[in-house]
Amino acid sequence: MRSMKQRAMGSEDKAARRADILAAARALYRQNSYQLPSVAQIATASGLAKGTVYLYFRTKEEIFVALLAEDFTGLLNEVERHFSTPSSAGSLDAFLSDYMAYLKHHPELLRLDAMAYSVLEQNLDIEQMRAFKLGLTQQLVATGAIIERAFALPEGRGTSLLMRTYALTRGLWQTLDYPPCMSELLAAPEFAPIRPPFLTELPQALAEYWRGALQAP
Amino acid sequence: MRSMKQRAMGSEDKAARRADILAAARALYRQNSYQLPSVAQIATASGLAKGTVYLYFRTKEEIFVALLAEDFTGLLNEVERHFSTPSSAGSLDAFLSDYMAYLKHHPELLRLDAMAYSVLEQNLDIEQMRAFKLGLTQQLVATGAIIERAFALPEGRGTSLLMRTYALTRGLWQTLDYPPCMSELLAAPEFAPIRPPFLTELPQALAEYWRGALQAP
Amino acid sequence: MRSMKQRAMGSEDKAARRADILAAARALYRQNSYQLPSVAQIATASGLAKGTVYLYFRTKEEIFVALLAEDFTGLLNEVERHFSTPSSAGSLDAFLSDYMAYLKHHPELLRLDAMAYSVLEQNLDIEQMRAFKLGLTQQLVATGAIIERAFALPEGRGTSLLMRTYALTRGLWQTLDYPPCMSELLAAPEFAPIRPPFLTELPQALAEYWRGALQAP
Amino acid sequence: MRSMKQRAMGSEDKAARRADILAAARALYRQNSYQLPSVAQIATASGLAKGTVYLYFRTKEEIFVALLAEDFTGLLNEVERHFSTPSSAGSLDAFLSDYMAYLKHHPELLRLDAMAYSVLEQNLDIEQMRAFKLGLTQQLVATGAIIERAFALPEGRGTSLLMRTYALTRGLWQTLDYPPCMSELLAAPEFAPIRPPFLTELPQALAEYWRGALQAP
DNA sequence: TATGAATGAGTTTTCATTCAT
DNA sequence: AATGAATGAAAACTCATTCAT
Repeated sequence: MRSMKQRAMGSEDKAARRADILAAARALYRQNSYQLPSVAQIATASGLAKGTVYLYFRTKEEIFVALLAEDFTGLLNEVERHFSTPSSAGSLDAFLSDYMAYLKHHPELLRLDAMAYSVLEQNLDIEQMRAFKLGLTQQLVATGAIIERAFALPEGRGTSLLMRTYALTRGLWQTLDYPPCMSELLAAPEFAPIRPPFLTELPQALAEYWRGALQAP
Repeated sequence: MRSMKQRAMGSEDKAARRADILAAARALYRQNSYQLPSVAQIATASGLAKGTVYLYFRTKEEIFVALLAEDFTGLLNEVERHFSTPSSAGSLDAFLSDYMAYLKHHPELLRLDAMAYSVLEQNLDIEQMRAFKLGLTQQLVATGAIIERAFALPEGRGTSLLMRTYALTRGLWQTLDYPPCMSELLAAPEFAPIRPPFLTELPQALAEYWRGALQAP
Repeated sequence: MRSMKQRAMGSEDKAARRADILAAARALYRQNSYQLPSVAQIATASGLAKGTVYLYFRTKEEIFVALLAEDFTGLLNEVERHFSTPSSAGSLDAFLSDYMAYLKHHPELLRLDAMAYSVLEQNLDIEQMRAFKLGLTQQLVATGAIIERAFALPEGRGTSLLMRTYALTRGLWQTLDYPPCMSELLAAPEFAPIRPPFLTELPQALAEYWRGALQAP
Repeated sequence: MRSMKQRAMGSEDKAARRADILAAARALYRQNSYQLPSVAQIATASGLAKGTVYLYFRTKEEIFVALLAEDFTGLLNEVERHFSTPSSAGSLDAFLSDYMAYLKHHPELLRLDAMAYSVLEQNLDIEQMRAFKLGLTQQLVATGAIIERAFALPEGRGTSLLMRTYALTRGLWQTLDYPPCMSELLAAPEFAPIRPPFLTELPQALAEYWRGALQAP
């Protein structure tokens, strides 16, 4: 019997352990974003046994959905923070700059997100799914409301802008991100049109979208 | 040794057989878009033996990438056809209408596309990948050129518009499409903000994007 | 989920379970020595699930190499025991008698050995291979040293004699062993020259070899 | 329809085509002696279609057994030639030298032979097997007779010497031959005892054997 | 005779999850 | 709570062989 990790009795301990698992999963996923790490790997990296992981998450997918939720929350917080600061609120450029910075510092967000639709959501319990979607929706609405205030938009419009902004983000990412093994291949000149760097392309596309969206119809 | 299907000797016969396999794969995928059907299923549905499928496609993934390519080609052809008709060329609404119609009639395109990034491309031979991407790029550029002509845009701008249009399409789809089992769940009023139907939402979003994009910067 | 076999928690239990698997594999192989049994068969015969077998052996080949190692070790122990007994040490006939007895009671040794070169070693991890070869070499050298003492031979000569003895053994086996289905066929008189029974032929051949080897060059 | 190779109508043509197939198989096997080439490879290398190969050989194994038979015949011819030359007949060293030279120039003989027991003979039709064994036996007896004359041995003794000689050869080969990937591994000093080069080791072992065998019992 | 399209058997291994300890 | 041993489903792909043309 190997050293059993100290039991987490209090709810704080338990939250900490849960956070350990998430952190381990995140680190592992960052190393190789093209496949979800196995539960065994996550357990080892957390210094826990496989079974213990299942005391904190009902399924493997739940772990990664939690990660995704963290990142979404972070992104929406960023947006909220931006538009709550009166000075910067009105400037789209400043917003895009903040937005891009967040994405750049959370490289796994968009990869995980791409897996969410086709991998994560498949193996997710309906109740887990509901909880995830509900949290997301609520924050989306809240952040949307702040945008509405900043741009004097009708109710619901802010949420809609947010969703479309994120849709463009995720869509462009999936178009422009390639696994390392493709890099050299796509360096050939005939691929130039599908090669603009995501970090340059996205702000331009978003700027265009917002310009159109903020005009009177 | 069951009844052997008539041999495809000529190159036309072979093309037909290849098409049969693709059709079977498409039908199967349409039935359950949340997982790629197995090769055994595809073979059975085509009335062929498993091994025969591998005479026409080197890997299972190649089948689905071929399907995706078909649909992309169809979509771009649609766009091309639209903008090549002088009468309708200038109308964005008419374009969006055609575009949406195509998507509506090819429900598996966007699902497959969502799997492409996270599933298909992982298991795809680099050479198969290259062929797929190259074909796509070329058609993208060609169709882009037609858009450039229709709107009197500078070179490269048409391709860029197309890519961004498709990015928004794919991104919104992934945001708004739910598996059937989620439907009742999301019927609850608290989910209203993330529930607008894709077919309504997308044209609005695209109209906004194009309005912004076609303005002088 | 069928009845789960009692868990092997202690290291003794685990060793016992490992031994169970080996025993099952050996029994199965004895039944049909012309093909390695499948892991599924081994698992069933051990009363375990397939996955459990892989907790004890990393690959199927590792199982059979372990079997081979057991038998080699047994054979070399036999030799060692023989030559460590002062009374019998000098008698070649007595040695051959012991040696033959061991082979007779381990009928799968030479069959497995014949597969080792062409089947097992191909699919074996290089590290597993190294471990196997190293153990073998060490025992070979140790046993060789005992032979050197018994016959007053220079260093290294004992190991060499052993290897050549075994080479002749394996070579003759492969020449003289036939699958049962060949028996009647080879009963025809024209096959008499290649039909001497292995158990008669080998001691004669070994006696000749050792006679020549133990003479001054 | 690609250029169909000229039909082989006469029996000479057919023999030539058969020889082509064998040559192709041999060349392919020499390239990678650790696995039998596929029939498709052999067909391509012979400039024939897969089906055509089956007009000349009933099974894939038959091809390689034919190759083995060729090499055995060659080896026995070599022995025969040696002992039929009065001048060199009595010298064991000269014989060993010729014998080793043949092996050195037919590197696939011993590899194929090692596969014969565990791979080839399994999938061989009993009749094919009989033919192979019969031819071998007859030549073995014939060559044995020549040895008997050269050394004034009783009938049957020559064949026995030959079989034992070959047994030692094959056994040592399997002990001392390693796939290239093992080379560096076995370069470590602890493996020295199992590393003597086959071409040095075999003549010594054979010399010892023959010395013992030719003495009065 | 020659072709090559069609067949289909056959098996290892991974890994999420459970549950006895 | 923690552990880690046990479970078993799931599926792609190869390739020897056949036989219609």
